[in-house]
Amino acid sequence: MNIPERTIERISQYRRLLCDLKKHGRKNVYSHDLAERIGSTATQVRRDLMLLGFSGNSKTGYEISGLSQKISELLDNPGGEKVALFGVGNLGRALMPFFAAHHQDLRIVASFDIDPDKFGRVINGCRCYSSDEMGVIIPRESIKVAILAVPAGSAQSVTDELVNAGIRGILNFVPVSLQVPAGVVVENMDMGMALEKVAFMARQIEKDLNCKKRGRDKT
Amino acid sequence: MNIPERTIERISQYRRLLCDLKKHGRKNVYSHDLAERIGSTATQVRRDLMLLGFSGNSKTGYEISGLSQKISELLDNPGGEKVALFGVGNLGRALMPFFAAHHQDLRIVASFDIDPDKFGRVINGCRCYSSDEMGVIIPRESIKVAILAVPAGSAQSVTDELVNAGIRGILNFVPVSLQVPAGVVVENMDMGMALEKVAFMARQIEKDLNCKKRGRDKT
DNA sequence: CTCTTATCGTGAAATTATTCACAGCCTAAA
DNA sequence: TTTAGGCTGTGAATAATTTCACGATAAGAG
Repeated sequence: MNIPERTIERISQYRRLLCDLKKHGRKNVYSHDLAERIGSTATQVRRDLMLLGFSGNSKTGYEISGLSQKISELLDNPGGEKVALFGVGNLGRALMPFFAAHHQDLRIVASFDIDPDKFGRVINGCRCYSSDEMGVIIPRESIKVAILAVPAGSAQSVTDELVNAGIRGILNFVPVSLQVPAGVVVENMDMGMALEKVAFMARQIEKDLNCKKRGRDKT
Repeated sequence: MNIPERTIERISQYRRLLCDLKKHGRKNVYSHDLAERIGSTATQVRRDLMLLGFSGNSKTGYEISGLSQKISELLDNPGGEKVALFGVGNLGRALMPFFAAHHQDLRIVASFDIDPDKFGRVINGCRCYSSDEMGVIIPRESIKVAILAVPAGSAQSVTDELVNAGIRGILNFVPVSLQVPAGVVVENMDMGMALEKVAFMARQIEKDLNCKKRGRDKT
């Protein structure tokens, strides 16, 4: 049972949506309803849920709480997942309350920085350690997942230490392509790339519309 | 000449890499070199550059400054692209210096919030306005691209106003699926999804390795 | 009871993205 | 001059992903 990466992404989105719906008192949901809300198609939703191994029925669609639970069984670590944050700068400090608010399953339990002023301080409910201590603390707490938000210049060297310390998954906010050995996963949150892309695509669409319009005018 | 979205993303990454290489005094680069650095394949790089319409040669590979320029011609708006930031909270304030440092072509020229304490203040070199003013300022400055970093509850309503005001591309940091009319592009920076995914994949890989190991042991 | 309607589940087709395979080119060495 | 080696450009093959198309199911209307 191997679920493609794209499907994993959508499943995470489905769960968020399902939580919202649950809060609004909804008990059931149709594939086309989910699809519309995440900008996909009903077929796609049904196929994803098929891969997940969850069945609905033709009259009421999918049962929300059962589906949420099934998704949690797939995505969540039993007992929660500890996360370490590297780089307690502007971005790092902004991320802490964000994840605290939206994800109780993913807990940032330690942060690391090279600024001695921060050592020992508790920032956003999370103790900040010296980067030198990661080799001790990460194995001790058996932390497997890290968020990287350090300056570009030190991203690779921190990554190397981090992998040594036992980290297996990195959410990378630094606009640098990290080199990691096999067995370690990197997910890039490339904000610069995303902004360039969205600007490009907005221009592109505008251009296409103009072309079509002009095309119509001529005809 | 229609370039697929995936290729656009990689092209943006190539450019960043090329700038680094240029700073290090490199003049030329081979496809396999670029590929290694972004974790792709030489063939993929060559095909991307082919779509871009840039040629190298068999002895020296690709000429870095020429290629950078070609990429800029594709991705950049002549005269730069003005960007507006919505939501000057922790995240919003962290994003301003980030983009200022990494992207001179994409300039955040205005920010908006609903907190009256912030109106009129200049934060990170950027004036903060009341959200009520977006209908005036966005058309006046002909801003087409927006970064959305508001609380989840107001994301959709701000989006609606924003589209009304003439925004055509939105980089969305809010964990909510935005509904927009045709002709408007949304790019989701779904940090929660990304963290869930990286945690899942890290566990997955570990599991796979164990399976393989056990498989070997038995054989 | 039968018909209509709305939905799910899924094999198969279509589409999109990536990789293979190799011709062609250039340079340096023999 | 010839040969070998390393690289680019790209048609064709392959793989991944999405969409189509349709049978199955259930429930309400007539």
